[in-house]
Amino acid sequence: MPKTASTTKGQIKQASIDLFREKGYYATSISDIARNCGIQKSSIYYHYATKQDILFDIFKTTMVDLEEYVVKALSAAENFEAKLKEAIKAHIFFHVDRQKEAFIADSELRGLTAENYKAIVRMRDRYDSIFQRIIQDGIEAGDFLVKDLKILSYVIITMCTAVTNYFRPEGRLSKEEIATLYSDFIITAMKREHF
Amino acid sequence: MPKTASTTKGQIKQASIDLFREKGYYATSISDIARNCGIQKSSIYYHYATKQDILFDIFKTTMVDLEEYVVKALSAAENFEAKLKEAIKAHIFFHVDRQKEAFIADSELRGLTAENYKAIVRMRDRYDSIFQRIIQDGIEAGDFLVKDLKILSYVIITMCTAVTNYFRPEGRLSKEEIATLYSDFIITAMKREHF
DNA sequence: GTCTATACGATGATAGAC
DNA sequence: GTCTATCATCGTATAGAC
Repeated sequence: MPKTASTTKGQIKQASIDLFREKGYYATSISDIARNCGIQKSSIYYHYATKQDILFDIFKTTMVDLEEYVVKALSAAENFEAKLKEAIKAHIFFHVDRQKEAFIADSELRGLTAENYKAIVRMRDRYDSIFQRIIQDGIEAGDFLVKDLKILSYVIITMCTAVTNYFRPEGRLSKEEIATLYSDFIITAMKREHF
Repeated sequence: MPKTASTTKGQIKQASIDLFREKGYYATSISDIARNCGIQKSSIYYHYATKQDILFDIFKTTMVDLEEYVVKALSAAENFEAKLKEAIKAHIFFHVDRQKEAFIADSELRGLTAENYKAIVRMRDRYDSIFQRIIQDGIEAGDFLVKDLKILSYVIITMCTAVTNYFRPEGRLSKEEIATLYSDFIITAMKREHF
C-alpha cells in the first residue's frame, strides 16, 4: 500500500509516482505534477529543489522499504529452500502492493544523475546479495544445483520484479497464487534431485 | 549484427539506436542525433518526418527480423522440447547480436504514439504466440507440466529478453553458454517428470 | 507555503537558399 | 539532399508579493 499522502509534499510525491509510472520520468513535467496536485508548479519547489530530487526520493524509500520487508520475511524461515521461498514471496508481494513505485524503481534508473545512480546501484547490489547469499548457502549445503550464481540470482530477481508489468488486483490470479507459481518454478529448476 | 549504415538514412537510424539505447528516446534530441551523424538537424527531416518515425522504424525492423529469425530456427526441430530449446536459443542469440535495438524494442514502448503502440503490441502478441503454441503443444502431448500458460510464456520471454541488460561480448560467458543455461533452467522447471 | 510573473535555454519542426 | 536561419512552444527553475 502506498504511504499516506496527507501533506503537500506527500501529495507531490504520490502524483509524481502516478505520472512517472504512466508516462515516464522524462516525459513528466513539473507542470504535470502540479496540475495533478491542484497547485502551481512553483509551489513544488518549496518542497523539492529539483525534479530529480523527487525521483531520487521515490527510489530511496522504495529500496529501503523493500529491503526491510524482505529481510523481515526471511527471519522466520528455517532452511535454504524455505528462505528462498519466503524471499521470492516477499519480493513479489512488495512489487504487487507497491506496484507503481516498484515499477519506477525498476525502469527509471536511467533518469537518475550520475551520483544518485551510484547510490541506488549500491542499494540494489546489497539487496541482490540477500538472494545470492541464500542461494550460495543452499549450494554449499547441497540443496541447490546451480550453474552460475550471478546469472541465476539476476534471473530470479528480474522475473519476480516483472510482475509490476502485468499484475492487476482484479485479475485472474491473486498475488499469493502468482508467488507460489514463481517459487515452485524457480525451486523446481534449482533443486539438486532433478539432475 | 546491425544492418549496414552506408546511406545517410541508415546512419541516422544507427545513431538513433546508439543514443536511444544510451539515454532513452525522450532524453535524445534531434540535435544529438544530427551531431552523432555529422550533419545538421534539419537534414534529418529530409529522411524522417518526425523523431517518432525513427523510433517506429527501429521497432518495426527489430520485431520483423526477430520473428523471422526465430521462426527459421524452429523449423528444423522435431519435438516440443527441441522446439522450445531452439526458440529460446534463437531469442537469446538475436537479443545478444542486436543488443541495442532489442533493448530499445523492450524498453521504449512508452515512447510510441498510441497508434504506433497498437501496431507494435500486435506484432509482440503474434511473436509471443509462437512460444505459447510450442508450450501448449508440449502440454497436450504430455511433455510439459505447466500451471499457467500465459504467465509461463511471459516469464520465459521476459527472462530471455533481459540478457540485453547485462550481456557483454567480452564477458565471462558466451552467448551459447547463456542460452544453454537459460534453456536448461526453463525446461527443467517445466518437464513433467519432475513433479 | 502558496501565489503570479518571468527568465532563459532547449526542443521539435519548417522555410527557403543552394 | 544538405545547408543556414528561424519559429513557436515548452522545459526547469527563480524572484518576489502576499
